[in-house]
Amino acid sequence: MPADQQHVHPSDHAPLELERFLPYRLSILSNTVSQGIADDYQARFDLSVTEWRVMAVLARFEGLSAREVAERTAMDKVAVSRALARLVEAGRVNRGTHEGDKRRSVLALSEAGWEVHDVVAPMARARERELLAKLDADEQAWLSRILDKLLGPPVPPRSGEQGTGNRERESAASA
Amino acid sequence: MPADQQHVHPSDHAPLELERFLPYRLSILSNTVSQGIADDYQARFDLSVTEWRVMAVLARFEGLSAREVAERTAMDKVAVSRALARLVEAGRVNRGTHEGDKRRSVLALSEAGWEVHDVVAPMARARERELLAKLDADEQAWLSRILDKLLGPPVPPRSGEQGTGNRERESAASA
DNA sequence: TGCAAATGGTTTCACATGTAACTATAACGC
DNA sequence: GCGTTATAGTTACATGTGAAACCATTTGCA
Repeated sequence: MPADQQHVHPSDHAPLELERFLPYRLSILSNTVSQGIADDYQARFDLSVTEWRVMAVLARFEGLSAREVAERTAMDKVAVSRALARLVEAGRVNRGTHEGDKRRSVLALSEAGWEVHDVVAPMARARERELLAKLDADEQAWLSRILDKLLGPPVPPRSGEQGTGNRERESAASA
Repeated sequence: MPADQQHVHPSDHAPLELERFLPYRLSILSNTVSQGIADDYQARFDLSVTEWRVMAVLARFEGLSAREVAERTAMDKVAVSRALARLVEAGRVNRGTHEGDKRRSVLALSEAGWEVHDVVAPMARARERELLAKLDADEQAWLSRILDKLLGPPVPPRSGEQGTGNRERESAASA
């Protein structure tokens, strides 16, 4: 490799090929897909993505506290708090207080909440099927397996790393 | 007819299993990965993700206009405009005016910009390798292929199908 | 008990981001 | 040429979002 320093030329600098860069591609894909689904229900139900996620977990697990919702949605507790405020306001979630611990809330979908859920959930699943339809059976299986692995252990810990901004990560996002 | 049965049970409603829902998993993965990389350089260089993306494309293609940068980064033009404002301000990008079309800007990394690039690009690549290290060779190949397919045609246009999201559905709650 | 620390949840502040409005230049039609 | 429309880019506004500060309650423990 001729390594001259006439750095007006990219070739000297090994620039990143964004469109082949895995994190970038994941980002594009994720945004495209999520936005596509959100478009289905946002305008129609005045429902944000975070609100929908909260509803989805409450559909499966009734009586969770806000913190537990945050864990299961991998969202931070502030986001959950705000989503819940809107959902309760809209009458889609009932919020009670835990007996024996007045700090905790006890959350569940309301009648109206279930109605929204029962429309949105099939829409979301349909979108997922649409996406998966681009893949054959083999690819679908591999994708699932690959995501399991990638999402699995957060970070293989290495010692001797100098992490200036090493913040702690949310606990128990994907278990 | 929703007689007031006590369908408090999720089983009646086919709730979404978020943690197996493809769009959700993609979102988590993408956010985790991107944030991980961003943590590497944000604090250190006071550089946002959008700014880095702009720099990355300018590293490969000198003399682009802002609009072209927007196209190549899949970001909207406002985001690019703001990123460029900061980058120019920070002396990392030189902005000229296109001769023959005074509306267009002509963009390129500056000396300082290249220096940043030459530190960040390897960091980003290292992170990508780290991520890929969780997969064996087969999986890596499949992943690449799968992403190509998923990212490829926005919507496979099928005759008789209305592709873009405007899927209608009767508002009656399903049972 | 009593008091410090921890925990659930909300509020505040600063900032990022998207949409729409806006400016300036260029292209088009006549 | 002159007016209309399109395009490049920026600005303004409204909204979303995370970090940290903040209350209320509970837990730990001496």
